Amino acid sequence: MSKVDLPSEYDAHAAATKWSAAWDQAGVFVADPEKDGPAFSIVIPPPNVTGSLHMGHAFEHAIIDSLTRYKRMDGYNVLWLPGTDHAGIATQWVVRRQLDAQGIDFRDLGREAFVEKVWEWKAESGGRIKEQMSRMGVSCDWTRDKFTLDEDLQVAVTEHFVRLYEEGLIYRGERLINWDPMDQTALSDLEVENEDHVGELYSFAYPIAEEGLAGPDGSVVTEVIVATTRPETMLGDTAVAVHPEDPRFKHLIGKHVKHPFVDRLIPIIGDAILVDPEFGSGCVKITPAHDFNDFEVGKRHSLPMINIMNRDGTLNKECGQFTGLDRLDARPKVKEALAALGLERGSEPNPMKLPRSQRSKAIVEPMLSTQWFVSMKPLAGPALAAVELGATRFVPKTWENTYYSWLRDIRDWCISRQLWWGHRIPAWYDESGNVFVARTFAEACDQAGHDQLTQDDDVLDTWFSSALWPFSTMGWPERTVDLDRYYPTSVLVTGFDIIFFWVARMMFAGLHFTGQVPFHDVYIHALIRDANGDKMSKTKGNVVDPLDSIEKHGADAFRFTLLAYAAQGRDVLWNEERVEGYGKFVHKLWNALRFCFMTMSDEDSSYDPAAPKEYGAYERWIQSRTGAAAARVRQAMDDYRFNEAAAEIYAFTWSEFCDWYIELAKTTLYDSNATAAQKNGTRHTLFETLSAIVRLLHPMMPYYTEEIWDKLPQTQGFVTTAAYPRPDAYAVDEAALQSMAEFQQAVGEVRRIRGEMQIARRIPLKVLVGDAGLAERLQSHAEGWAHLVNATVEPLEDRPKAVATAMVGEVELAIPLEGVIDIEAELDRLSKELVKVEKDVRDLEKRLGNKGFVAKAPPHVVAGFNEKLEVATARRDALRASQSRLGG
RNA sequence: GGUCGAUUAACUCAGUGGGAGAGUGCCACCUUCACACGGUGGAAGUCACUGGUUCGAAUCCAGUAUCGACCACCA
Repeated sequence: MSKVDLPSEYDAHAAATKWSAAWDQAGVFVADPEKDGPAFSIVIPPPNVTGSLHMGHAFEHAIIDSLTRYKRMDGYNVLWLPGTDHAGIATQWVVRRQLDAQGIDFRDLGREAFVEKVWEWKAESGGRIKEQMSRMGVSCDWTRDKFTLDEDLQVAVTEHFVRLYEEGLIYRGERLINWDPMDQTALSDLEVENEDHVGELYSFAYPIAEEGLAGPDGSVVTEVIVATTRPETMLGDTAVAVHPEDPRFKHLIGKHVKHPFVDRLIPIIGDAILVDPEFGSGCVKITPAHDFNDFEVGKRHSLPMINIMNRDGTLNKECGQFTGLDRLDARPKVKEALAALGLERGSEPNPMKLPRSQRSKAIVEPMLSTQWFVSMKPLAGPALAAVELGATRFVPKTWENTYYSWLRDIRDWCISRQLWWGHRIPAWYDESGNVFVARTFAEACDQAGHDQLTQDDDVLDTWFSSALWPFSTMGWPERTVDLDRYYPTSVLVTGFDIIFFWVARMMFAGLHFTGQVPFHDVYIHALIRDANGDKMSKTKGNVVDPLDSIEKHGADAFRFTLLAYAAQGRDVLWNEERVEGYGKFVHKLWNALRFCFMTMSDEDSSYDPAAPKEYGAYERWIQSRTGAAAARVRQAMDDYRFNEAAAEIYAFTWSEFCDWYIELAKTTLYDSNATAAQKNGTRHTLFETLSAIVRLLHPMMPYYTEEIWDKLPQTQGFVTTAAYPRPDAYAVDEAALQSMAEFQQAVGEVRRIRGEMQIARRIPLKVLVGDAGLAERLQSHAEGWAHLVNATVEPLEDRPKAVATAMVGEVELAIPLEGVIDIEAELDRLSKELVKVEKDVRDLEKRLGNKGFVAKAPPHVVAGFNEKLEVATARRDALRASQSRLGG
C-alpha cells in the first residue's frame, strides 16, 4: 500500500479533469429508479440558452450540488435533473442582435430560416452551459438532460394548453394588454419593469360642445381642463370623467366636449371610482384603449374603445393629421397643435414610473389586442392553500409573504407572444375565424370537418412551459417510472426574483395536473453582488466570471466559498479574497494529509488496520469530537444553513484535528516507549478522522475530497458513493472530553504567559499546579506538555518566591520565573490581568446581588453565574497574592 | 402608498432572551522534522438611535434615521 508519493501541492485542475471523467465513466450520477433508498430529487432551474452562466448560477449550482451529494452519500436515491430553457423572447433577442450586427433584419429572413438560426445558437450556448457546469463539478444526471423545446416537452406543453382550454381556463379574447412596440409582441404584467422617471404632467382644455352652459356660480362654462403624461393619447379619448359629487362639475355630466383634432363629440361622465376631486383639475380624460384604469371606466360606462396605434407604435388612421407618426414623435406635435389652438394650460414636472419591456427596454404601451389568456383565479386558490397548509414550505419563511401577495391579487395571464421562437399555440382557424384547439393538426381537422385550417402564428410565453418543468422533464403527461419515483421533487433551489414568474406558476400547474405540489421545500437563495453591493451587470462591467475564479483558485475553493457565503436572507457581496482564504484551507488539509501519510507509511511500521489497536485518551477525544462535528454539519445541511455547515467543517478540521489531535498524535508516534498497538491505534485514528473530514467535506469540495480519498489507504470506490459520517458511529467518551478540555485550558494559559512575557520556546518551563488532583490529571499529558509548550508539570508544594501566576478554574498554576524572566514584566502583566478580573468580579457580584435575578432567573442560570463568580474571585485572590509576593 | 429586509471589530459576515463571535487584516514573537498558504499570543466593538417589555435585550415590541429590495400607483 505505498501511496506515499504525495505532491506538496494539490493540483486542482488535474483532479477536476481526472475525476469528472471517472465519475462520468462510472455513471455514478445516473439516477436508477429501480435502486433502493428514499427518493431525493431536484430539478435544475433551467438556465436560459442566452449565453453563459454567471455567479448566480454558480451559487445556485453549488447549493444544489452539495445537497444532492450529501443525500446521495446518505443513502438516498438521488436525481438531479439538468436542463436548459429556450427563453423565447430573450433568446430571440440575442440572435436578432447578432443578425443586426451582420446587417440582416431578422424579419427578412423569414420565420423558418430565423428559427433555424436560433437552433444553431442554442446548440452553441447549451454546450457552453454544460461545459461550465461540468467545470463546477456538478453531479447531475446528464442522461436526463432536458430542453424546454425538446419534442416530449412540446407534447407536455400542448397537453397543458389543450386541457386548460377544455376546462375553460384558457380563453382567447380582446383585452387591454402590455404591448412592446419594438418586439411587436404582447407581454405579461411581470415582463414589464417600472422605471423611475421624471416626466411631464401636461394640461390642456377641451372646449365644451354645448354653448352657453352655466356653471355653479352662474358664469358660462366654456371648457374643462384635463392633464396627462401622454398627450398623444388624447387622440383616443372617448370621455371626460368628473366626480359625480363634485359641485364644480356635476352639472356637466351628460354634456359633451368637442375633440379639437378629430371629428368627435366626447361625453362628460361621472365616475366616483376613478376620479379623485382633490387631484389636479378634478377632470380626467378617458382613453379606454390605452390605459388600464381608463379601460375599466370604459367598460363601466360602455364607452367606445378606439385603438390609435399600429403594432410598431406609430399612430394609425384614427389620428387624423398625426397618422403615421411614432407615438413618441407625435407627443410634441400634439402639444404644438394644442398650443396653436390656444388650448394649452401649462405643465409641471411629474415623477412617475415608465413601463419598459424587461427585454427590449422599449416603452410599453397599453393596447387593445386579441390574445390568449389563462384564467388565474381558479388556479391560484389551491396554490395558495398548499403553502398555507404547509405542503410546500419556503426557506427562509419570509418569502411566503411575497408568494401570497402576488397570488392573492392575481390577474389573468396573457400567454400569447408574437414571436417566432417558442412553443407554437395549438390552435387553428378556419376561414370564418372559428377556433379549433387540438393536440394535433389532424385532431383539429376532425373537429372542423375539413382541413382548410391555419395554425395560430403566435407562440407561448416561455414561463408557460417552465411551469411544467418539474414533471414535464420526468415524462408527463405519460405516467412514467421517473414520475412515480422522483415526483414531487424534494426541494426547489432558486432566487427570489422568479418567485412569481416560475415558483408560483409551477405550484398551480403542478397541483392542477398532478394533484401534488411540485416540491416540498423552496429554498430561496440570496443575490450575488459585487464587493460594493452593486448588482453585477455587463453594462457596469463588474461581472465576475465563475470560470475565472475557478481557474485561479480551483473549483473546490470556489464552491466552498460560495457555500460559506450562503447565509439565509442576505445578499452576498462577493469578495475574491475570501476564495483565497479557503484556498489556504485546501492547502492546510492537504498538508495534514501529507503528515498522516508519513506516519502511516514509515518503512518499518506502515499502517495496518487489521493489526491490534489501542486507543489513548487523545484518540477517544477526537473520536468524540468527530461525532459531534458530524451531527452539527448534518443539522446545518438539513436546515439549509450551508454557511454553518462550511464553518463547522472548517473549524473542526483546522482547530481540532490539525491544531490539537495531529500535534498530540505525534507524542505517541514519536514515543519510543509506545507500543505497536498504541501507534497503530493512533494511525488508525488519524486515518479515520481524515476519512470523516473528507466525507463531510465532499459535498462542498468534490474533486479535492475525491483526490484525497483515492490516496487514503484502505478506502474503496469513490468518496462520492461513500457513506456520509453518522454521529452514532463515533463513541463519546465524556472522561476524555473533560480531561482534554482541562488540558487545553491549562496549555492555553501557559502559552499566554509565554507569549505575553516573550519567553522563548527553547526555554523550558516548569508548571506547578496548586491542586494535587489536577496536577495528577495534567501530568498524564506529560508528552503533550513537552511537545506543545516545552513544559513539565508538578504539584505545587514548596512555592518559589517569584512565580508567574495563571488559573485553571479555581486552581493556580505557578510558573517559577527565576532565570526565566524579570519580575517587573510579571508585575506588569499581573496588574493588567487584575484590572480585568476585578471588573469581572464586580459585574458578577452586581448581577448576583440583584434580588430579582436570583428570584426569577432559572436556577441553572443562577448557579452558572455563582460558579463564575467563585472562579473569578479565586482568580482575583490568587493574582493579588502573587502580586504581593512579588512585592508589587 | 404597501410589504419585506439590512444596520454587530478596520473589512466581509455569523450570531433569535443568560457575561459579544469567526475569517481576513493589524501588532509581537517563532524559519520546532505536515503546512510561513504555517504556529503561538495579543490589540480591536455604545451590537444605528430612542423608548418599552423582562431579573436580564445584539436578540422580543414600538418608534426614528440611513440604505436596499419587491409590489402597486392618480390622471
